[in-house]
Amino acid sequence: MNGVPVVPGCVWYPGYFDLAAQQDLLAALRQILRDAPLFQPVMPRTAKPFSVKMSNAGPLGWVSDVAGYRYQPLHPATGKPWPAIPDAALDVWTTISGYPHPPEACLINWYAPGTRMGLHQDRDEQDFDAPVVSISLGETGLFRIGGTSRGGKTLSVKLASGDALVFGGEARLAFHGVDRIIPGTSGLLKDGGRINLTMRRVNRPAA
DNA sequence: TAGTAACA
DNA sequence: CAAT
Repeated sequence: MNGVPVVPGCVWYPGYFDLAAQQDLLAALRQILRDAPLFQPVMPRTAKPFSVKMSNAGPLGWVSDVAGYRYQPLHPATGKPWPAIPDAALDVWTTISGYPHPPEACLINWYAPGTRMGLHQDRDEQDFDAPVVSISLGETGLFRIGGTSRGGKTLSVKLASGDALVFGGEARLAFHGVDRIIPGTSGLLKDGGRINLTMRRVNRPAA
């Protein structure tokens, strides 16, 4: 794969999926979202809503509500297990994660036009040896990644539809977020916006 | 601190 | 930053 280094531990794969593959993955996601509808996460304690809406696929899903951040096996509204992670996404994990066990969680983030995601760390997992793998669909997202503490320097990458990105190793706990969705950058989603998939290992593998 | 406001 |  033609990976582009972003910061140590973070590699960007522009154009990982061609248009036909993006459409196929999108079709699979639409089916998933019928079974596991988007929900609106809220911040712990303050109950301030995220602008991004979420769902999940895989054995575990990430949720946030007044009680806190956590992974759980059931959809918070339907009470049903999350649907399976699409094969095309699992293939990305196998290809670029360098990790010999499958992901347990695939968070589906829906960025409507104008929404964003503040800088944060992914630290709700038991296993920080596995990287985080991201897939972008739809309009370009201005992704920003920095170091392991809040004040540091950051770098921005424009993640376009079909791009994949991995961050692990010394970037596994890097602060990252999405500053803006750039309008008019993709026709994949009829009304614009962006879908991001992030796959993670949650628990340490048994053996 | 996965949120916003407000300030240069 | 305020509030858990």
